[in-house]
Amino acid sequence: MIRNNIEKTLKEKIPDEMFTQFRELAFEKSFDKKQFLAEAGKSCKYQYFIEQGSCYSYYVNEKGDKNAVQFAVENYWITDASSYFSDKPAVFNIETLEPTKALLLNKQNLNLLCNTHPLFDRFFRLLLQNTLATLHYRIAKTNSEDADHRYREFSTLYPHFLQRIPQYLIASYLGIKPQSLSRIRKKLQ
Amino acid sequence: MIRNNIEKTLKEKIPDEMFTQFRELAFEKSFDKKQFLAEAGKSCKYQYFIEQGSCYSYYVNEKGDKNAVQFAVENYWITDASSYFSDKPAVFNIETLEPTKALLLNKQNLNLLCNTHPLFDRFFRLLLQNTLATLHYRIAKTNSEDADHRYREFSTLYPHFLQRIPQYLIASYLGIKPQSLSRIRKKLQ
DNA sequence: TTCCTTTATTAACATAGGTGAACGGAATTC
DNA sequence: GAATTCCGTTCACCTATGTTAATAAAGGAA
Repeated sequence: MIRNNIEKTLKEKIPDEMFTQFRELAFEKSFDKKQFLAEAGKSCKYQYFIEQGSCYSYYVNEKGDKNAVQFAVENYWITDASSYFSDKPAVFNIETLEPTKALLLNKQNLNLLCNTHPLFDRFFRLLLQNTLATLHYRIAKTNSEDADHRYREFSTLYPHFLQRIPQYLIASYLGIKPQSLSRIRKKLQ
Repeated sequence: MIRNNIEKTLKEKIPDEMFTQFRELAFEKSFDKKQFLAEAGKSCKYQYFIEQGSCYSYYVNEKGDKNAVQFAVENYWITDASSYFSDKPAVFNIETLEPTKALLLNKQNLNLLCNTHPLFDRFFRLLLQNTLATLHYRIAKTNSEDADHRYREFSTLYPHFLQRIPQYLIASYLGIKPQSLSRIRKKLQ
């Protein structure tokens, strides 16, 4: 699965030994439901590739509201970027929604991979670039479209999330309250 | 100025010849007010470092509303990431707000720099990572705080923008209408 | 099973922010 | 420098979304 993810992002096949090296440096770990992969205030040491299960990152503001920032199911990467890359305390929590199996890549091993294989370097750069493009677009949409529009776009872009992610989290991802999402969904059918 | 920007991001001094190489590969260009550095639908060939003046990137939705995504004044980098990095048509326009002087770096020269100097590689990776962290945080805030709070945070984080960027653009950056920003500003004094 | 907690829905009411219009002052254009 | 367009402000009114509360269904724990 991870091999497929790398090759799809790179748009080319990778040699077997390159893949073997990856598997030696990325550890597999299992988590129960509601376990934390990262906690705000603490250091987030890993970049996670989800093999099974699902999780989400969220921000808790001063008022104590949880705000979903990203969802990750099978074949998604997730981390707290500012903590992982810059060794600052994490801004977000990352919490599993189900029992989850993930590959953990720490920064030292990331560097090892990037230094041995230009293709790894390119892969992780692409990951960053793709995420960046997605976020820019999401900001623009969040600021310019109403909740109804945003929900419909979300449903088209991520139909697989609709099945697995609780609605109150989708609502917070969209920047609205669960009651408002209910209202919108009712109007749509 | 650009040298300072690179060293500040890297948190270390760079050798003279490295800087010389950069200046040979990044072209300086001047723009009038209201000129486009990138246009939605077209390819965005450059990453721009603003030496003088200011510009902003914005998204135009189906209704024709302009939505400011990023501002850039002196010492800021700006580009349409998905177009520049992945050779897709640009999603955003980038337009000058004043007569502007910028350094233009195309992708070929970016690669040249990164391949000759690991420090350049690191610098541009850091740029990406920092932008990513900022955007994640901005999404979380946009979704969880009201306009008043967002405006006050914007004023604290970017006081220099308040002087130079027209209010109707700041409003659209914050996801509200100019009238609402006026209302908020009035309430604040 | 039974109990308890979490999630989704609905409704009545409250409010932040949108809309359209009008006005004055800058800034641009000719 | 007169004419015109653009920008910021204000106002009255409107609408989308928030709030509070009640209910029911679903899911976990014992």
